[in-house]
Amino acid sequence: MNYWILKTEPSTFSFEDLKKSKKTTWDGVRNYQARNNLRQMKKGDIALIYHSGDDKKIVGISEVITEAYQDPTTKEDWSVVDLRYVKPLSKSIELSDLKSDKILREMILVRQSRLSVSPLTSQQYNQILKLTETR
DNA sequence: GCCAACGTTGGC
DNA sequence: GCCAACGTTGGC
Repeated sequence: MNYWILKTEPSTFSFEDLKKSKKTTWDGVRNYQARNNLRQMKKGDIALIYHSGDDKKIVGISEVITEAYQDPTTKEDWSVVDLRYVKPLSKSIELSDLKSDKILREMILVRQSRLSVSPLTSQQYNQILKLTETR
């Protein structure tokens, strides 16, 4: 089982939108490093959702329900995966909280803020659940 | 609103 | 193959 974090601008697509639709296709990724990460995802992996912009916080949990496949919105060589809504974090955790935590400030999300799809270690994932009192 | 960081493009 | 110019993203 692998853990990932997906960044989204909530005015474009938010975790609440995922809650309403239950499932979504994570399309529009146009960065090679992000694409490579998408392609390493397996069915059953966990993907946390981070809101950039005004929110700047991790808000919820989703599950990867497909392997990567061709992005249907383009003929170029880009990939997508499908996700299903799982649940929100019991309380969200802000970027400033990530930066002040010894374990979480090592997250790629924190170090490389422009990368929209990045891996998370199981230690980082467990720390997030712990700090947000999510179980 | 500004700027740093990063990625892409195109001229040489 | 290098690098300047430019565009985009996202935090502050």
